[in-house]
Amino acid sequence: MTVSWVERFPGLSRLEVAAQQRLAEHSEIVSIPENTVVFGPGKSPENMLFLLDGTVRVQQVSDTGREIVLYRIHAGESCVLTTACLLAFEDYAAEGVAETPVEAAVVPRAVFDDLVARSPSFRSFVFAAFSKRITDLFRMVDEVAFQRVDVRLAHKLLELAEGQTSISTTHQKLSVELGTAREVISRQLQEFQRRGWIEQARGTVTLLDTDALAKLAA
Amino acid sequence: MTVSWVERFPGLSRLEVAAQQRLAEHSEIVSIPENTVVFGPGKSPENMLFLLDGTVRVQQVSDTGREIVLYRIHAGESCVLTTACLLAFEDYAAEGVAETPVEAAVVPRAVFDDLVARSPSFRSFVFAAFSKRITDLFRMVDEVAFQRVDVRLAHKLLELAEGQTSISTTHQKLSVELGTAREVISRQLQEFQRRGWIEQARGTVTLLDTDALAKLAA
DNA sequence: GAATGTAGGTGACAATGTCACCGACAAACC
DNA sequence: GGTTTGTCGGTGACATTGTCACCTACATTC
Repeated sequence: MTVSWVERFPGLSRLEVAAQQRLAEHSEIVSIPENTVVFGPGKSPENMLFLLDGTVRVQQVSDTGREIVLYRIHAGESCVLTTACLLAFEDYAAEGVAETPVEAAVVPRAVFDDLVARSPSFRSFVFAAFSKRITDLFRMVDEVAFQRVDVRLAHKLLELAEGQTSISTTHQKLSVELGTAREVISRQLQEFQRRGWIEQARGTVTLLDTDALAKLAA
Repeated sequence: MTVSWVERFPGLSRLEVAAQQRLAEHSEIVSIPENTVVFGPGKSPENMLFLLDGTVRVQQVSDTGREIVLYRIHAGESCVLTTACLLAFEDYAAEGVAETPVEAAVVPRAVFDDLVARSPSFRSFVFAAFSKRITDLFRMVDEVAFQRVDVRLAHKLLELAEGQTSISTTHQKLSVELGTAREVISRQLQEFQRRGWIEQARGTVTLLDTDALAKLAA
């Protein structure tokens, strides 16, 4: 086995050589098909995942039946914290779903713990990941509590478009992104359309005036 | 110096003796007066705090001017994560305020890092703290996004009462607890009063029917 | 007693959430 | 072909929550 995925992994490439080898030797690459539930109620894995390709969406289902997307784990990031949390506090109602086909390196818990002990740079990788997640969640609370829906929707549309002009999604999915109701999204999109900022078709939204959307989002 | 605060600290009492000594030797006890800003924009400390007595309230000020209490750090817990986060991502608008007079042990960052490396039980203390915080924030997002204000207010009143029947607080402060507006709290409290569940006076709320409040909160 | 600041009340209105429907479209099936 | 079924999106009525502008009451200070 060559030094493998570890040296191509953004946060780990500057790791001590010994730690890199240990990771490479004690990990296994897995392929996960789209829409697989990676973790969730009743499915807390004993291992840590490092995403090599694809994205995992972490969302929460409220007991009222409504859902909200909390964040996404992208290639180059790790599920460590989420899995660690859900291991520690069993009863929790958040789940991770592979949003695309996913390639990931599986690292056993013991190896993970050992690396935290031995490698300062692995430690800072892990703590940085935790910190980023916590500040993201702070931001999330702020948005949900204080931001207007139209502003958040404009922001989300630009984010999902990723520079393209067309987005394949449904009103229902957008409502879960923002943790609101489908009807609210439908009305907001109608308003955006009325203003000539977007165009709609069944299952797609086309951005016509990204500047206007960006201005509203700011 | 005796083995000091460390063995009285819930999460650390089972620590290896060497680690306990190291903590005790390289820490310093400080007293912080009520209402001091412990950390916040423009005040990110280089050290980790372990709370021996008192509570620190962590809250966020939105750019809309509204505020929300994110969580509290109680005696026996540590500020590690929050400070770590705010160190890593400078620009953030959360702050920690001593809600009561606070006694805390100050541990330098380097000692902290060293202990994470050397002591397995210190590691699990730290990771458990991170995990609890993240699951709490998940819960927070859920509440803010999906729970009704009356339910959340009933819950908060019972929480703040701590078994007593009288709470010293203002409508303004309660609104910051829930991240809503003062007027909303005023109206809800009036409704609770109309139903005979509480009684109000300037600066205090008295719980008359905790069962009814608990039933609503559930 | 007057001035000041804080606590709380009120009504009108805007924004958002909820509910109960509806029709349009697309895939699957007969 | 026609029918059924499920998803997608639209709509109006209404409840809840947020915003704004203003008010009164109380306590402190001068």
